Amino acid sequence: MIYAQSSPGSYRPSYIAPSPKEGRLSNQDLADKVSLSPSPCLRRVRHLEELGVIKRYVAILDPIKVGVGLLAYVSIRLNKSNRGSGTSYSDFARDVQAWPEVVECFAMSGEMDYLLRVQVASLEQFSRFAMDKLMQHPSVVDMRTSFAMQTIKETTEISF
Amino acid sequence: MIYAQSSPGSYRPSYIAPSPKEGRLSNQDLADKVSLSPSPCLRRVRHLEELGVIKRYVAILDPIKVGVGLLAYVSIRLNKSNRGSGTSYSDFARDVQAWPEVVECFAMSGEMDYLLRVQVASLEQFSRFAMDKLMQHPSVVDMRTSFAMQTIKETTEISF
DNA sequence: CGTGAAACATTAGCGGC
DNA sequence: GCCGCTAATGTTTCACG
Repeated sequence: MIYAQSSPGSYRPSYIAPSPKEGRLSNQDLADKVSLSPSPCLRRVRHLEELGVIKRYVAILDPIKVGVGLLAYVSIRLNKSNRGSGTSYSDFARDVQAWPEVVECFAMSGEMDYLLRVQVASLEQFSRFAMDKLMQHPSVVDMRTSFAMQTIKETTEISF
Repeated sequence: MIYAQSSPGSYRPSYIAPSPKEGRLSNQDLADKVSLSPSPCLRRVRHLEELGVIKRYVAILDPIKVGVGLLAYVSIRLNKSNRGSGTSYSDFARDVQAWPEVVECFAMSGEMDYLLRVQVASLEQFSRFAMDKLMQHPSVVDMRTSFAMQTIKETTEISF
């Protein structure tokens, strides 16, 4: 996590440190790290939460241990016939929210329209998802899947 | 976050709830949610941490507010000439760790070898990254980039 | 921003099912 | 084995200087 400075209008970090419990640091420990006493430290954190700089706090689970060891990226092209009405795009966007297999979905530049990150237990479960949900969807006209065979790097840190 | 059941060997959740502060719930509140007293509740959480089911706790920041509002996915193909020695793959994997712009990197099935998730401030910063780091790299022979134009869904939740 | 005090939470040890 | 109690210690969160 990033501990923001007080400099108004800037969220450049004054201190960066990755560690398993960073997101659950006590306000007291955080105050020590940034050399501040607990009360202004808490006020700053609350402020960042209110501004939406901090969106939420989460626990990161091991996908394998939790039973979703297969990661796929799926590129999708949508039906353009009714582009004027905009239905394809919004229909698909709405339906994606309801599919738990899809953890991320972006509208992308390039040949494909959407990129989906799909997290499932097995190839079998992936194929059920692809056949029953994706390919059944009226807006989907093309689909290309790649599977992650190895994780080289995976972080939530932002550090420049 | 997922609160695991006591059933040995299974991490199927007994309770799922997304909310900004889930990852910072006090042990007391968590205990209430799962109808347990604080001490066994804490013991279970510690156990999940030791097993590695919970890998870490993080704060999720707003990429725009924190100055990395441009998201790109880059597919990369590596030099196969020295595949026998395995150098390309491991060299690239090592170097990726040092680039802060790359937040995720997977070895993928399909036409491309690696997929990179790149998070930067601007097109200009992206092009510096691509020119100076990616294309300069001796292992990289081909590269295809797509930019995220809109975020449809983005979650860290696992829920089946 | 920091201090202090009340309310609240964490955590180890122990007895019981 | 796993639960819940208790009690000491530590933390959060105010109002106020």
